[in-house]
Amino acid sequence: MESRYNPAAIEEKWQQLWVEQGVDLTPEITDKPKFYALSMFPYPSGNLHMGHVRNYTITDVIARVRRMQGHRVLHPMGWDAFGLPAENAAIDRGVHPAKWTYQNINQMRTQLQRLGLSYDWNREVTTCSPDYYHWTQWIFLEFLKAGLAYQREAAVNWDPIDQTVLANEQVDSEGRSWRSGAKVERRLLKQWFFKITAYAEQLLKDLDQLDGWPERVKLMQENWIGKSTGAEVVFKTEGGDHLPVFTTRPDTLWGATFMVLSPEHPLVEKLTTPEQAAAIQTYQKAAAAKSEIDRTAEDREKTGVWTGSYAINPVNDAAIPVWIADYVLMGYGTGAIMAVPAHDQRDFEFAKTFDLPINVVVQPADREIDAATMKVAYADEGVMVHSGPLDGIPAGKGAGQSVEAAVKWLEQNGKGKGMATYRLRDWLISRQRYWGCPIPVIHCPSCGIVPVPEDQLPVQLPEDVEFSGRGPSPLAKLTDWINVSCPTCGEPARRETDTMDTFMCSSWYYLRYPDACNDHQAFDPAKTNDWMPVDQYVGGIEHAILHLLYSRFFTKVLRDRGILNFDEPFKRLLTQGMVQAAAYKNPKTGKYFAPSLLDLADPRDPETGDPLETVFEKMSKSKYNGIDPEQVLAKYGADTARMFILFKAPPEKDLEWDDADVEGQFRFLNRVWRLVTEFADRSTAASAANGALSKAEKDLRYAIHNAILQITEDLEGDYQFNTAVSELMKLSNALTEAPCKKSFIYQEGVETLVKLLAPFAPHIAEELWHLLNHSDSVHQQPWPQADPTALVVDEIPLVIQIMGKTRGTIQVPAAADKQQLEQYARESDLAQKYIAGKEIKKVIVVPGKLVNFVVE
RNA sequence: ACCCCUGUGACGAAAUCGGUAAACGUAACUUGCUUAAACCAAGUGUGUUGCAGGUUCGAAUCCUGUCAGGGGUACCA
Repeated sequence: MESRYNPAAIEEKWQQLWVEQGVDLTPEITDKPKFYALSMFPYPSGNLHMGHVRNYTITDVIARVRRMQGHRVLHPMGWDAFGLPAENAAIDRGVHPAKWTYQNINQMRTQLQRLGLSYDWNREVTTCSPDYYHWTQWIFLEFLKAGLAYQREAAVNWDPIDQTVLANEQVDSEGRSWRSGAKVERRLLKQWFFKITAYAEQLLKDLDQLDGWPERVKLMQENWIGKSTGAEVVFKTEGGDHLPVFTTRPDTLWGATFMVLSPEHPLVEKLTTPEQAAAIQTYQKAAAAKSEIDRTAEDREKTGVWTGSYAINPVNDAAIPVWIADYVLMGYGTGAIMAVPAHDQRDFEFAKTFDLPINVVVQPADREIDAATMKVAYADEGVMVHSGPLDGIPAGKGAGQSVEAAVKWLEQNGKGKGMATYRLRDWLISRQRYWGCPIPVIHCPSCGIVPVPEDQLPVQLPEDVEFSGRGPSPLAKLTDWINVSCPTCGEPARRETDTMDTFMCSSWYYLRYPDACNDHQAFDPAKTNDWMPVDQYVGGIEHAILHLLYSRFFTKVLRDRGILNFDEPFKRLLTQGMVQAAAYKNPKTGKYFAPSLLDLADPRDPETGDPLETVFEKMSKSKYNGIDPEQVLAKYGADTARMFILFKAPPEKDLEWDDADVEGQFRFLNRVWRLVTEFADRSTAASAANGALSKAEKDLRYAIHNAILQITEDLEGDYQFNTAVSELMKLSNALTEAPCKKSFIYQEGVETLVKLLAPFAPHIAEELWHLLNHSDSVHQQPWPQADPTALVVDEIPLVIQIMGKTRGTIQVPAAADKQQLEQYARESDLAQKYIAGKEIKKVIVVPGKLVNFVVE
């Protein structure tokens, strides 16, 4: 018999056997409760990194436990395989994106298989494969039919490095592209959009359904959707045009002293007087050149130009000047605002810069505000003044306060209505790149936009293309491919050359797994409705808005198309923390150094000799702190890597890589190995039960069933894998120390340990299970059940407190009631020492826990 | 500026409902095994839970303030 733990020998063996036996395939039996466990699928960059390992290990443990607990489990994997890196590889190295991508997929699949992840590989999906993108195109056409896909010319984010447009979600708060990091520019282009704003309210409201999501992710989505409630008020220009504005403070309408339009507002041209035309046009040009981020950056001086015209305030018929300024955005509200400088800081600054009038309409209780002397806008509570019908009403958004009264007045007088606006913008989904899913649309000079008929899908990506440089998409140059006849009228027409945002492909992949091989449908709704929603989704926090918001949107649209019967795709979400490692940084220069160049006992900058700072940061090439999973697997095996990752930190927290702790887990698995093999080696079988258990047996049995209870609890709810592993260690320690190694209880303990270990370290558990003379798989064993009778104890320690300070414990019968507990406590030597001669004012008894004496 | 999260031994962490703070593991040290070291085994030490108040018989846990680190949003009308 193998006497040493040798992961290299057993891991590969079991991985092969499991594939042969099909133990990880999804069962089709329907009498078991379903459980859909899903990790966010990776982009096939070619190399697995530790973040992936952590993500997939977590999901794998969840899937394995559920299987043992009697669920039919769907646990699939696939590839988010369209995207720019493949195209850049083609440009830089001359490899076709498809070849590069599929090579990477093969490499990464092998790496994943080495981790012992229990995937049903029969359901693998690859978004760049025509079998898959066929249905991405079909979904696009569904959106088109629903009126939720449209083309529009708009000022959009242009990434100058990747040479493509980007959605708002893909630009960070500093105006940089999520992928290339380049500062985005603003360009006026005709682009495809998805009308996600039509679902803003539902996307916001249904966050309430997501009890199993981290609060902070829900909060981030809530902020991103950015609902503001207020009113739409319709102003009129002197020429009689309607000029609606959105405001959250309709109550301050009587204090509006001017209006500001976005430079792109359609009425600007009409409102501009000949004298102002030159100034307005200059300003419009300057604004167009700036990105939205630049325009809205804070602490910029207010700029603007008067159009020369006036508008009529509908509440008092006052004529107020109409300005344009770039701080008003065409994409939000109506692209026009009424300015109330006395009560809005931005308007106040604008009024001060251009010497415009300020009218106070809210007065605070404790002082009097004077328009001439005020230094900042007043936005707090007070009482309405100079506001006609609102005079005397308390200012505020609550019931019976001024905003409510103003909305009521507007509606009664036909001057406006209550309304909500959202910060969320429509999703820009077209990209000027080759390696993406073609948009299945044909542009016909006479019929306009014509969808490619469903029987002609998929529109295949042409393979024979040239990648010359980072110019425009190579598709735009393929005249043979572009020129087609219109499917409706047969006249010459042109294909759409833009491809879809890759987030489109990943917004529905989880719907495909339940029916991944379907070649005549995206999926059979019956199968998808059966498996969905995903019971547990696991992935990185970086998708808190992007992928998770888009997927929720897709789900709701397909539900409204009658294809799906649920509202939300992901019932529970776990966002795992980053994997960090020590990096060595010169605090003066900010430069990082590879550990191989340094003496780690005293790290110094090799150039300057400065002492270096050791910091834990996300693994990256530029910081020289990456740990290659391949090397860890080669040295310790997958089971150790898994155990380390699970034990080192709770799943949502960042995890600091530490080689010493990896060693620690390897040692633990070695201890388990010895413990089990030594037991299996003993030829004398464990003695059977005869009569009552000894004290040692009872104690051991308690330890076994307590471990079952604790680990089972840790795997429910918050997924505390770190404490679950520590419970495994405690059980292992208890078995090592147990004086009753010949008892059948000891055998129960050893077998339970192996079963409890199975989801965490699947290979060693399987090997040990077989060494214990079992011929079936440990992964098909039922999850151990804690026996309540084993957890009953005769005596418990009772804490004695005096004035809330713990003084010690006494042993008391577990069955004692409150009165008896107090009695035991009073009589104990421990308490006597402190309460002798003192008056006891109060006694607090917490059954099963403590007795506290409050004395004089 | 606003919102959110996190501060516990040398380090990672654990502590249902407020009830023995530090389980479990790293690292360090001692001893045994060994020719020696590693491995392995036995053992040892580390604490006013970031800080200041408050509530309570009792606070890591609840409340107020404050400091530090991280994240999100940001002229959104």
